[in-house]
Amino acid sequence: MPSVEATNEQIDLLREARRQWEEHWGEEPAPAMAAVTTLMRAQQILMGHLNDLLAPFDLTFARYEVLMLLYFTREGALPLGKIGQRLQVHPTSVTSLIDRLERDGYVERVAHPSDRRTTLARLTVAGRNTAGQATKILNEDKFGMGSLPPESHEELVLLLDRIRETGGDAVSP
Amino acid sequence: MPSVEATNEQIDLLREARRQWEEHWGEEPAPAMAAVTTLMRAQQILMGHLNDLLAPFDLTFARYEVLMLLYFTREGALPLGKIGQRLQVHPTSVTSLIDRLERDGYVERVAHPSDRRTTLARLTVAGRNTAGQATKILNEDKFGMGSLPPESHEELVLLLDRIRETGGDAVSP
DNA sequence: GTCAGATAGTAGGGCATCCGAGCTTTTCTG
DNA sequence: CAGAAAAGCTCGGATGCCCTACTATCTGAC
Repeated sequence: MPSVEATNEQIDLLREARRQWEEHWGEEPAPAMAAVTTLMRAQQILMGHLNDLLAPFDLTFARYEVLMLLYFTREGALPLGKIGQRLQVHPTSVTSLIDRLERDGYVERVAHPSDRRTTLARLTVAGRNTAGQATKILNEDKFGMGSLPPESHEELVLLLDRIRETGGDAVSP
Repeated sequence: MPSVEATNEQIDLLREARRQWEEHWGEEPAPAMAAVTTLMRAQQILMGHLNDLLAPFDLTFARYEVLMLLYFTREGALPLGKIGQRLQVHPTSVTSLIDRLERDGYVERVAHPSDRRTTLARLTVAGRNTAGQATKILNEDKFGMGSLPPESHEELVLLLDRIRETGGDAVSP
C-alpha cells in the first residue's frame, strides 16, 4: 500500500484551505479545521511509508500490530476478540486480519482449551521471526518520524492523548 | 462509519506497548513508536467522530473534503485529476468518490469544454447547500478537537507539518 | 435442569484506498 | 504529418475498516 507519489505543488493546499476557512467562517473554527486536516494528511503519509517498509515482509501496519501484540503476549496466543479490544478494531476486522496472517503462515488458529466458542490466534515460529525482523527495520527508520527530534515525539503524544481521551481511550497520567 | 465503542480498559494499551518497546529494544526507538501509534489511534478516533457527524448528510469525511474543494473553487467545478492532486488521493479513489457524490446528487460530471479526455466534477445546488450545512455542524463541533485549546491546535500543526514534509507535501513556512 | 440472554467468531455488504491494466485523447517528436 | 509518448479517466482486484445478521456456545436465573 505505497503512498501517493509526491506532487510537490508550490502552494501548500492545507494552508490554502485554512485561509479560505478564515475568509468564510472567521478565525474561530480555523485552527481546529487546520489541525484535523493536517493530522489526517500526516497519518496518510506515515501509514503509506510504514506499509512500504513492511511490504517486503508481506505485512501491512495493521497486520504488523497484530503480530506485535502476540509477540508481547505470554504463549504468543490470544483470543481473536481480545485482539480486537486491544487494538481497538472491530471483531470482523480481526477475522480478516487473522485470515491473511494465517494465509502467510505467521499465525495459526487454535482451539481454546476450555471455551469452544473462542478461537486463539497463535504466533508461529515464522511469525515471530518476521515480527522481529520487521521491527528492526521500523526501529532503524524511527517509524518514519526521523524528521522530528525525540522531544517532539513526546510533545506529540501529549497533544494526541487529549484527542484519544475524547474517544474513550484510557489515557492514564 | 461510527467509531468503535469505547472499551475503557483500565490500562492504556499504547503506554503499555511503549513500556514493552523500551524493555525489548531500549529507550531510543520508543518515542517514535509511541508517537506513531498514538497518531494512528487519534486519527482513527477523529475520523470516526467526523463520520458520525457527517452521516446525516450522507457524507463521509473523504466526500466532504471533495465537496469543500469544489465549494472554494471558482465555478464550483474541477477536473477529476485535479481533485486527486489537491487532496492527495489516487485517481481511482477520485472516480469512486465522485461516483458516490454524483449518486447522491451533490456533484455532476460535465465534459471539459476543450479537452475531451477530461471530466469535470461540478457542484450542484444541493451539493453547495449540503456543504454549507455540514460545515456549520463541523465548525460548531470544532471538528472534534474541543478537548484541545486553539494554541494546541497550532502546536499540533507545526509538529505534523514536519511529518508532511517528509511525504513530499509542500509546507511553505 | 432448562431456557433466555450474553459472548465469540464469521459471512455478506458498503466505503475508502491503493495498484496495475486498458481505453481515449492530446501532445510531443522526428 | 505520422507515430510515439504522455495524460485523463475507469475497471477489476486487493486490503482495511465498519455494520448488520447469523450460528455456536456458555452463563445465569428460575
